Amino acid sequence: MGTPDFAVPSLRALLENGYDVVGVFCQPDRPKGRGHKLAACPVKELAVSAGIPVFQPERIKRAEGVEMLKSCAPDLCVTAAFGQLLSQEILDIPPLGTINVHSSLLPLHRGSAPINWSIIKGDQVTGVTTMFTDKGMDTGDILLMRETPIGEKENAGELSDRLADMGAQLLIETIRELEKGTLRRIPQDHDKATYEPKMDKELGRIDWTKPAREIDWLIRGATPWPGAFTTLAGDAGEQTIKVFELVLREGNPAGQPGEIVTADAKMGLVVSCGDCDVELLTIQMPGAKRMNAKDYLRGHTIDTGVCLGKA
RNA sequence: CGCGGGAUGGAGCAGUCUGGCAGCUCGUCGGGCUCAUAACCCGAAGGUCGGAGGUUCAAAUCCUCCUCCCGCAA
Repeated sequence: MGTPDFAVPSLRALLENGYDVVGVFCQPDRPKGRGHKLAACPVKELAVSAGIPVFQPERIKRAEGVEMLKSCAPDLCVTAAFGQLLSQEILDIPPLGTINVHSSLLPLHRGSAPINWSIIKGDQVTGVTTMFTDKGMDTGDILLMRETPIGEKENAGELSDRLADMGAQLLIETIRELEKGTLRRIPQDHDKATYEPKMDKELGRIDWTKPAREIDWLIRGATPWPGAFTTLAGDAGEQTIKVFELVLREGNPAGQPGEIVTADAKMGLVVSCGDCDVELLTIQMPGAKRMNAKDYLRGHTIDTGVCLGKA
């Protein structure tokens, strides 16, 4: 059971290691893209090409979904970013239980966006955890765990790709140990648990009064989705500027938080924030593609002195 | 039929409404100046204006169709 790109390596690993995948569950196709076309999720695409039956119940907890799962008669269920909570009725179906691949070091960062949040919170280290799923939100007993450092400039998309591969490996190791009977389950220390909500557009809004370091965390944690952004008031109204990459400038800020202190094709786009200035390296204006800020300034003018993020 | 923006030398753009010399800010190459350069001066190369068809004396510009890219929304 899984839906997005993160779950794909795990499914592929199960197939490549010879496990008999009797069925794949993922979210129903949703209208997506520029038209309003129905698009299959990445997991479904792989499952279809591998000739595995695909089930896409609107709510797996309902009778319809339960029947679908029973019809597969699985020995074991595996979940990875499925996107739906499982009921006890569902969990009782596979005799061996349900294993979840979670992209954080539990009990930290429970919830549906652990990768984003680990970066936004400024963690140095993260990882993947396999666990027995229970009824709660990422509260089940821990099985195996693997750590990895977060790169200085790594964003959520890049980290997700790495963790997806690590998670797939760890999943296979977990199942192997389950087969050998050497698997140990470790209850989570619930007092140390942290939970964050799923990512939302508004979470990407940059608060220029914060320290540059935290802004950098936010940008990397929100990239590529939902994207960190700020606003610029202009003649044509308010424009949304997405920010993908910045570098810190030494010294005290040259202006008010959010103030554009430099906007020049040679010197770059420099903005003040809470504790120093930062240069915005990669930005994206409405309707335009993502581009280097200096490139943008070759063909456009941005006034200095105005403040970003002021409506 | 969800809404919208775009494709013009290597990069980013203007020019399109109102058809009439291919332009701007850079970059690149060569030369000069300077203790020095994100500086300045001189010079040069580099474009089938996304593609096809049509209208016209004349199309980047007007008409028709196509391809590709992107923002919103999900």
